[in-house]
Amino acid sequence: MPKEIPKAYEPREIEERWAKAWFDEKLFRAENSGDGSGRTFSIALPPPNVTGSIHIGHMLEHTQIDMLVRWHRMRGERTLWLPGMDHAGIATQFVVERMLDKEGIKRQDLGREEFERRVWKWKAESGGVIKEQMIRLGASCDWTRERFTLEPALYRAVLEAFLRLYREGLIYRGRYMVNWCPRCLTAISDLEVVHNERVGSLWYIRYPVAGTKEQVVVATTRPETMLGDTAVAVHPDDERYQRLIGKKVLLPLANREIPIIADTSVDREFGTGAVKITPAHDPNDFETGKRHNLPQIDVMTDDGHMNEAAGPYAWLERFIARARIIADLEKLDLLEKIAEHTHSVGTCDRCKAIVEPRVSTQWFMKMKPLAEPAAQVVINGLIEVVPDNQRTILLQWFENIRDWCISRQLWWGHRIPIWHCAECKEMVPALDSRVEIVEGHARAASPPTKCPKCGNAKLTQDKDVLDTWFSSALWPFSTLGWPDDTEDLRTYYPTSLLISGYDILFFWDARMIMMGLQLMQGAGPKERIPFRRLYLHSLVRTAEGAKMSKTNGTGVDPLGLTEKFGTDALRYMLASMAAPGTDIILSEDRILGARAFANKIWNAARFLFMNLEKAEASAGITLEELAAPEIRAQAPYAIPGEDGLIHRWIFSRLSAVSAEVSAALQDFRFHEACQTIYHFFWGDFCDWYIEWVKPQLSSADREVSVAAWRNIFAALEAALRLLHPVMPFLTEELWHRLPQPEGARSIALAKFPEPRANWTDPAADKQIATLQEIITAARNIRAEMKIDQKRKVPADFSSSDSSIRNLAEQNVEPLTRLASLSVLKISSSRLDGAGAAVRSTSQFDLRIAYGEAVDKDVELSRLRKEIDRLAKDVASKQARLGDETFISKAPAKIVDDLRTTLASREIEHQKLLDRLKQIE
RNA sequence: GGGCGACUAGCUCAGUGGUUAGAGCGCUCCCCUCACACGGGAGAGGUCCAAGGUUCAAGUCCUUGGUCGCCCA
Repeated sequence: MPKEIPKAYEPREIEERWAKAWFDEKLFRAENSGDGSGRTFSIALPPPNVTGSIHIGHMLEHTQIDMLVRWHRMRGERTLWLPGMDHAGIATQFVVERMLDKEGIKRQDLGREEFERRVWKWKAESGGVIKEQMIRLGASCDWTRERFTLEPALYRAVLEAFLRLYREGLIYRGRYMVNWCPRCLTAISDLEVVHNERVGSLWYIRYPVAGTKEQVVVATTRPETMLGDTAVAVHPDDERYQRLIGKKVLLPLANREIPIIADTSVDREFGTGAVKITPAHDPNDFETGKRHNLPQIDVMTDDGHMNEAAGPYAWLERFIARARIIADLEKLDLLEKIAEHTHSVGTCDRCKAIVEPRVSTQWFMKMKPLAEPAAQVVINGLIEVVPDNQRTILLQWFENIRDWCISRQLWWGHRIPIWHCAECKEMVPALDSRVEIVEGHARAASPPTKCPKCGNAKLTQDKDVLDTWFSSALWPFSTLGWPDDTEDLRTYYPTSLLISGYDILFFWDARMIMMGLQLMQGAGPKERIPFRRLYLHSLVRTAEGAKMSKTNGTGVDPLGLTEKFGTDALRYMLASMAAPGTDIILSEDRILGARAFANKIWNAARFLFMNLEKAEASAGITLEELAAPEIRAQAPYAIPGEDGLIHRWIFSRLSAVSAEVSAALQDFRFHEACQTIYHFFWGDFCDWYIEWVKPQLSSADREVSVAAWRNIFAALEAALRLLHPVMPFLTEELWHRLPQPEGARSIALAKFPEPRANWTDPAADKQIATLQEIITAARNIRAEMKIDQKRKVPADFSSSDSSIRNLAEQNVEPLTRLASLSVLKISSSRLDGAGAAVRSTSQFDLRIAYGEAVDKDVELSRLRKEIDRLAKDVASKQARLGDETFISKAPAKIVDDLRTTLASREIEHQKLLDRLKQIE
């Protein structure tokens, strides 16, 4: 490190430089095994859509994925993270239409082809942004394998999937109830409808019974649909209405006669118990209509206006028509009452327009036959779902699944490969799934030439496109080359893991499982599943706890935060909050803490490099000699003339921490991995280890300093590797400032630290813990007695245990230095506490007496509090040990441990009581 | 209506039936000690939502209730 190392870590330049280098060098390109040998780890990026830019939720997701990907890669596995984007049909079309709006252009003015050209143009700009951002944020994907759902190869996969499912009868076309968005002018699936509770009205309308003076009152939340009513239904057992069943009512305003029918699906408690039946505009009524052969009268247009079937209300916007109808009914005295009514209103997930349930001719996919095997692989554990409660939710969805409306009346997407015969209306599929490139974009290359039924050659392709999630569902294998039997597919499929937000569990994860099982080749479900593990991560919420959304302007731009705090800090913050199953509330304080951590790492390294310069100048010690890879490999080094306790300890810690971090990552406990690393680096490495060995580093004895330096560099380098998955930039930068093997390109390709038997040293762990207690006790006295920081004071140390006395004896130098003592006198005799401050543990007593009296009141209150606490503790432990059921039933280890603890508590308690007597 | 989750320190959250329930931030006191004030040192702060139950042992398991949130219908 050069002399002008900044005092505070300045991440920007370093991050930009490494992000570019990693990308340019194709550092994360995954090679094929060819023969399938070696361990592989593969993961498909949940494709961000091309409409926008990366938001903080993506960053959380990518941080977690990247941590695991880097960790697996560092463990020597053949690792692939395959990135890409989906075309986000409805969202992208929505965005481009909005842009056209500003120019006063409608897509219909441009025509389908020109509109598509505009969208491609927009995609080129926007898609590029996301890629740049991902690179900048350090995502270690294999960009050489980047995919896009509308590119020719993936188009072909979509055609192949569609044609197969169509031939197998799993895809069908028909006129059914769908959710219609009158703003987007397309059908949407059940999942794309967002239900919200709203306070609305329930209108009670009188329907005169034909040929009588009677009236039937029906209640409705959507009065405008009454123009499409084709019946009134009551429950067959409802005594109020039994005599009316079979009669007719005169539908007001429309002046049509419609029957009163009996149907058991009617809820007698709702409204008056008589309900209007509108088969073309309500899912339940649609079913009722089928049962009773009722006509379906569609009274609306695509864009939410009334149509000619609405008679005098034709061409009015639906809510204006509603108001008009209410007013007219009132005039006719047919409005009985209006009640306040809370009900669920469906809105379009994308544009928020109120969705209109409506009969429409669409394409559907049968779900039951696909859901059953999908549920099976989750039940039998072939796919492991984490957290476990999401598994239940997923299974329930499979259980209650309904057919999926897969057609969209959009211009942006995969056009359905079916042709309609102008003559006989026969549907003719494309001959095969080949695609051809026209004007740079893919389309089906094998249209049928004539109708197989009537021989007519006038065939036109279906105008609809497929739901984007149809192609997304193929993502884990379409991106690897399916339907061809590719080397990529053989090497990386099934993928190892899928990480996604729980908000797209049904949209994407569930459908991938179904499509993988249905379409992939392979002996059994084990070979066909798209991923072996599924981890659902939490969502990032605003400081107020609300779900972030771009439309509400509550989305947070991670690039902005990155500029401010550094990518590594942001990554660390997100990962440290990412406990499975808990949403993350964004807080600037947490990011500040993470930035401080990055700064701490930077400064620890800075300290070492700066001091090394001094050592180079005075003793001619070189970095190469201290930190070359082959030198590091042999750590820890013994320190001449002492036992090297602190060095043995830091490597023992390293070993333990390596195991803990790996175990945490294996189970998606990102927060624990972070906390473990944080505590190790800041606490163990900086606060204790560096402070402890400072004198050795500048020792006049060259052998001592060289050994100490070698250890500290070896420990630092291992710590960097440990930190790398979560803080890739900072660790890469520092790692390259240490000597590395010839041709070593990146810490990302170095080995992740593993626990080592020859590093594990329980004795050192225990001894350092004791020494830390001594130092802390001394510091505590100093603080309590308000001893000036710079003043060194004498202390007496006493222990009845000779091994403890020896330990203190051998470590007098660090003890006195770290506790600012002038001298430490060690003995086995009891210490007289009069006029001094004393701290005791069961193992030792420490006394500081330097002439000034302790504040008696402060000391007394501290003692009494402590004694009180210990007395309670001792009493409860004695009680438990006196309980024979406990002794006989509890495991021996628990009992033994309790005895040991009680013994030392009793000693502490007694010592404090003695001390209290002395003072009083 | 069905399901899921949360409730633990001032705040945001960890916590695998078993010593004295932890972290970060905030707070109090002392220190600009030659890596770091994005720092060092020492502290204070919790009847773990409530009530029952299971158990030798419950923040942790079970039941009921409360408050809040989410998903599905």
